[in-house]
Amino acid sequence: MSLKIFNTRTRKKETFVPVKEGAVGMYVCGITAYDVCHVGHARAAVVFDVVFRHLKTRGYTVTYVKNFTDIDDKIIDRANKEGVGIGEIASRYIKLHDEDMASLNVLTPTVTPRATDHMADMIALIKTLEEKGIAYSVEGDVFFAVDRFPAYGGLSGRHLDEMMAGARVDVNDKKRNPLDFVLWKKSKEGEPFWESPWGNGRPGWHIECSAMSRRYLGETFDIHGGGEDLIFPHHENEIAQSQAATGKPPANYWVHNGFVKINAEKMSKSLGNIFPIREIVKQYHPEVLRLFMLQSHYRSPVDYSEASLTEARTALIRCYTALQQMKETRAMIAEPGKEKPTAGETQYTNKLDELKSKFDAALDDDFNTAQALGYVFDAARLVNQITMAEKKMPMPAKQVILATAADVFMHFGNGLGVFQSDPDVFFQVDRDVEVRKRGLKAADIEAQIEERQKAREEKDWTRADDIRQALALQKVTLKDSKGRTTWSIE
RNA sequence: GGCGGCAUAGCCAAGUGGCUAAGGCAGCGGUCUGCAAAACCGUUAUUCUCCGGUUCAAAUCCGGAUGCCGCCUCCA
Repeated sequence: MSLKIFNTRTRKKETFVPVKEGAVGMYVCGITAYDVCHVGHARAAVVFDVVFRHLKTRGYTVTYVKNFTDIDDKIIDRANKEGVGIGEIASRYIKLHDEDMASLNVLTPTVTPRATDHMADMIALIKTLEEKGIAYSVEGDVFFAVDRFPAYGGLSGRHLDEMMAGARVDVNDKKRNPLDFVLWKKSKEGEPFWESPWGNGRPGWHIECSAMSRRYLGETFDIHGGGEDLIFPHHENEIAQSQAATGKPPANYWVHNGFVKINAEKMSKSLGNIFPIREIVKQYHPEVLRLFMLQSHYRSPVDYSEASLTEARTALIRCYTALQQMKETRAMIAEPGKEKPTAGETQYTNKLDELKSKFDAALDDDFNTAQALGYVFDAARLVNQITMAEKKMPMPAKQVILATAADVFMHFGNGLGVFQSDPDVFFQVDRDVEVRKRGLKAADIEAQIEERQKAREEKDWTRADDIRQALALQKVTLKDSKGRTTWSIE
């Protein structure tokens, strides 16, 4: 089974063939560090995290580069507003970004370069373009001449003349063509600047990625990713810059993730519907957000809402319930596994192995996490059957099967970046979050449970049920098992 | 105006030419339980927005209609 990736450039699923056998170079556009990351950033991060994880699962040595834009108008604005330097703003939001990513089980990329550390690379690249007559400078600004690059528009499927008709382009007298874009921007009074052959200024946004990807991954690498909004102009311009300079396309596969909408509306500052990651994870266990996004294909839009997060939470609880059952059942079994599995056992282990293969095949097919999750839920059901329903199964046999199941779930979890928590810890965190969200007091709840327990021991079922009903009104659900009562929030 | 995408059950969502149209949530019936919860079993789309066409065969390909969405301006 070979890996297939949908390539934005060709708009087709293609069989993945890396430039260098066994290795993959991947570049993903990271954030501009001027504010906290929101749910949209979370999606892009999770999507490419899954790509990163799956490529590793498939045995590739992956060099994953995700940059930070730490010089930009928005950063300067913010720095001016707060009266601090741009370095302080960038460092602050990069730190918060890293925390948010860690909370979502997003693996740290191999290299996380900052634009301001690569000024020399950018200036050199612009110089090359200027020498080739593709870039031109006007009074300290340097522009890329789009009509000098015939392939311009190849990624986004646009033609220069058609774009002119749309005419929503930047008005700038210095440009020869309104679609020309800035490579180097002359600094205004009081703005941070770097020295260059064109005078003091700062790099344009697009050139950063061309310079950094080339620095770490070479002239042509395998995968370039980002949000779908970056297709035009950002990635189009990156291709133009890199290819005009080197004569080679910078990347072979262009991968773009779909957007997160909020209650069917576009997320935007004006609508006031921006959800920071750090706010969401106060309301839901971080893996809930992750599972929510993984349930849809990465190229489809997803609609963020309370209801969909709640659904994802219930689904995640389903998985963790199976994992907890598995853990407890295995802990009960002292005997070591039998050496020769019987036919009854191989029936289960074969099924588990099959689900594992199907899971990998789903991810091989353009990272189809939704389909892969289908197999995860099938496996969860199977685990529940083994731990609960198959009571007659001899313990050593269960031991063998559940060991296999544990391995399979470990594989699922590593591939998708979920199930990274111990089940007991997961339920504790989930309950803490819910209790806080609803303004409940754990101690009060536990006192009532204790009172109910006494009633139950006296077989005063009416009293016990009254207490349970009172708790149910507060969305507290009780679960009576041997010797103890546990509780959770509905 | 240009470019592109989407439309599958009550809701979310896979599936892109041929086995019974995944899975999750919600619902209903049952098993288990003092009763519950969870879990398990069964059940919920003769059909994939509509109309034509291609084909032995279409949710899947082609044409058209309708509706929704994104990009073209900073944006994951």
